[in-house]
Amino acid sequence: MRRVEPAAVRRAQIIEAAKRRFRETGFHATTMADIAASAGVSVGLLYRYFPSKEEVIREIGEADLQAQLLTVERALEAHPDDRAAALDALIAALAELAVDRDRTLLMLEITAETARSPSLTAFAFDIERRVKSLLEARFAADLPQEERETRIRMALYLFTALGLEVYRDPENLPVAMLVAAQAVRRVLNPNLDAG
Amino acid sequence: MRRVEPAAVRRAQIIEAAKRRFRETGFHATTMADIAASAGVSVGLLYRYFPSKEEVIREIGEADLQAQLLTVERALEAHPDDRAAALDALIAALAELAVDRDRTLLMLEITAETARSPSLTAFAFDIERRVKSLLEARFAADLPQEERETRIRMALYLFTALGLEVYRDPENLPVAMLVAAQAVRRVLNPNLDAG
Amino acid sequence: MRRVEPAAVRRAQIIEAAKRRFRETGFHATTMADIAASAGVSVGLLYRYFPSKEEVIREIGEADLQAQLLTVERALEAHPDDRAAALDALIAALAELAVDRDRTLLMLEITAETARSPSLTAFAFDIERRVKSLLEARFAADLPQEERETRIRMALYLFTALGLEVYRDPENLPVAMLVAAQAVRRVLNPNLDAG
Amino acid sequence: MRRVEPAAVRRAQIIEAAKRRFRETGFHATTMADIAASAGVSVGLLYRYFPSKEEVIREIGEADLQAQLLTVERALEAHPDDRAAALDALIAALAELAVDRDRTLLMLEITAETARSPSLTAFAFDIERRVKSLLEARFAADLPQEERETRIRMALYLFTALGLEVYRDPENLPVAMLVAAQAVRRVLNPNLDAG
DNA sequence: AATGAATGAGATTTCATTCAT
DNA sequence: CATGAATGAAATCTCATTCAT
Repeated sequence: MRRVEPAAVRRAQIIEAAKRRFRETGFHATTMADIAASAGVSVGLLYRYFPSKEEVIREIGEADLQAQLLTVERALEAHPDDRAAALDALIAALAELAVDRDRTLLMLEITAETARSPSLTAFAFDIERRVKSLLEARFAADLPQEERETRIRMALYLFTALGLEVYRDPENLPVAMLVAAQAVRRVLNPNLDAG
Repeated sequence: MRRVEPAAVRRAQIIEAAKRRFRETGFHATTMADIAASAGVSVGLLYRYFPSKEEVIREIGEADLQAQLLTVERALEAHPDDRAAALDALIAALAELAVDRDRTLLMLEITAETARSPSLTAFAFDIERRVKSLLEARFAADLPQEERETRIRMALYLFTALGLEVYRDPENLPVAMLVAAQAVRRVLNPNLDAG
Repeated sequence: MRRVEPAAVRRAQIIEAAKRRFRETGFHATTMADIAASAGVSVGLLYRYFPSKEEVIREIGEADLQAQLLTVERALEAHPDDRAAALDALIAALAELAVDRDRTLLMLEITAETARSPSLTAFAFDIERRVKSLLEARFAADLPQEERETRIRMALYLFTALGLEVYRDPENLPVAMLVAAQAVRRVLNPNLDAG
Repeated sequence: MRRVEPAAVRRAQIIEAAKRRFRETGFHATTMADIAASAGVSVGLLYRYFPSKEEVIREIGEADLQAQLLTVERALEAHPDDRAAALDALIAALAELAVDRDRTLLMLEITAETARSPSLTAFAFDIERRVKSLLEARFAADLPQEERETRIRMALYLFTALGLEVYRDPENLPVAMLVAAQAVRRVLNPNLDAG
């Protein structure tokens, strides 16, 4: 007896399966048949939900970027009046994303793919811009314009680096996190830094 | 009448062609025929020099890692007695690697590929270990053991992050480099940092 | 609230939609989903009315052949006592069919398909036989048996040729029609032709 | 032991196999695997010679049109000084093409396909124009301009129709040919026609 | 050593048809 | 009667690799 899932559930089911396989095998070594089997559906059905493999990749990439934005928003909104607490929350949240090796692997594949997918590139730029705006408004409003961007940018890429580090050597997670947190705190906290 | 190139030259020709194509199309979208055409040799000849596509990828990855190690070694050796100058040289050298977008793109592909190639993974670990040893000996010898590794590690992945940052938005190169240099200097030079 | 159409109307709707799509995309490039969408019904419903795509094609083919027969019958019946007028009417009617490019395109697809569909082939033979009988009785009754068939056949295929000509180059329609009419008239009118 | 054929031989081998299968199964029902098997080569090799199935179809279509032109040219050149003999040769040659059922089936498929392949359409127009020029120069030079084109056109599509007729009912070949020849002769030979 | 024609397994994608609801 | 999600076989096309010459 075939169980009919609502469309949204099916989409999610497929996306989850695709992410699982992409992580294990990479974008290009993963076949649509793999994804279908992993999702427990037929190959044909995949194509009812996604017009092409390319599109599956793009959707996963976009969802990942959206998740980043959401993570930042939530961390900041949780402490509207306490800058220090907001900073702690932000660091914790971004670190959590960064230390997720599966996510990092996916991010690497996506970044590489981005080079060849203009629409994904555009989307990534947009998300990045919005994340930076949020952070600038909260942590760098009192700095000179030029300095603002520099600090925010640096903070963000510290997390990228953290992700790469943990991805390459998961055993170093504790140390790496400590270092990253320390560095970010210094960058976003004007009191501690005169440099 | 074609001049018969020595084997080493041929290998280099092929590797260069492969890198070119990998950058432009990515590992998986690049065919052996592409590489052969790009290198100006026949497909058959390609297989005389490399037993498989996999092997071409691995060799490129290893060469890149070797180059990193060499870069660090040279920077340090150039200033055996002047720590500050050595640090400047190191930063300049690693930054130069990092801001090479072609290299970064290749690195992304390689990192993603690494997940599936145990031998490349092992090689990468080895190189990284040696780079860290060099840096620890030179810049962290006087720090407490525990802090040593942390600082070195942090310095290194700041360069990785710089690469990603510049890759994603080349226009930011000047700002990104400044930020990175500042951060690295602070991390590796305990005198400048009281935090 | 959708009005439930009588079955015959539904069938007609579907057939019309199918013809439209077949013309635009050809038999094989047209999908059952296309037809369903074009007819404003669901795929499932399509299969209530036609057991297979094959069957849709056959029905359209047969309807076209039937229409030809009907066209000839009507033209002849309209002028039961006036041979010249009947000839004029026949020419006008067949020419009208022939210059309908949509119909010709469909006819080409059908003819090609016929080669693979025995039942359609049989039907086509039957219709053709009946059309020829009608024409022979009316226009060639006074000729020797052998001559009869020859002339009728020739008249008919002049119209086929007319259809192809107009299909291939619609701009030539006026000239082509003139030539065809002249030729047919000569063939079917013994007074004008001494052979 | 693999036998290496010169490229041209291979192409021809593939084209012949494709024509064979297209005739038997039609364009769309014929698969690339069918063609490959029929040509005794692998599917992969097919794609070394033709970039797509579409292209195989187009090449066959163009070759057929070229053959038509060549046929006409040869018939006319064989009798440069004898108009009546040239006409006889022309009729014989075109009739021979027309009564080749395989060719007609192919022509049907091609004509239907033409509707969707602009480059083939253009080619067909060009060939047709050249054929008409040849015939006008030879058989209609002394006719009033307006009548020229009409008569030539009519002669040509009589052969097309002959092809269809014979295709549909091969048994009629003798009668059909007689009728066609008679009609064409009358059309192209003003002396025999006072109408 | 060098070529590139040839292979064939496998990838993406399509679509007629079915059937639970 | 009606829907359209689901199937899965099959089609087109690609490409790493081999090997006769």
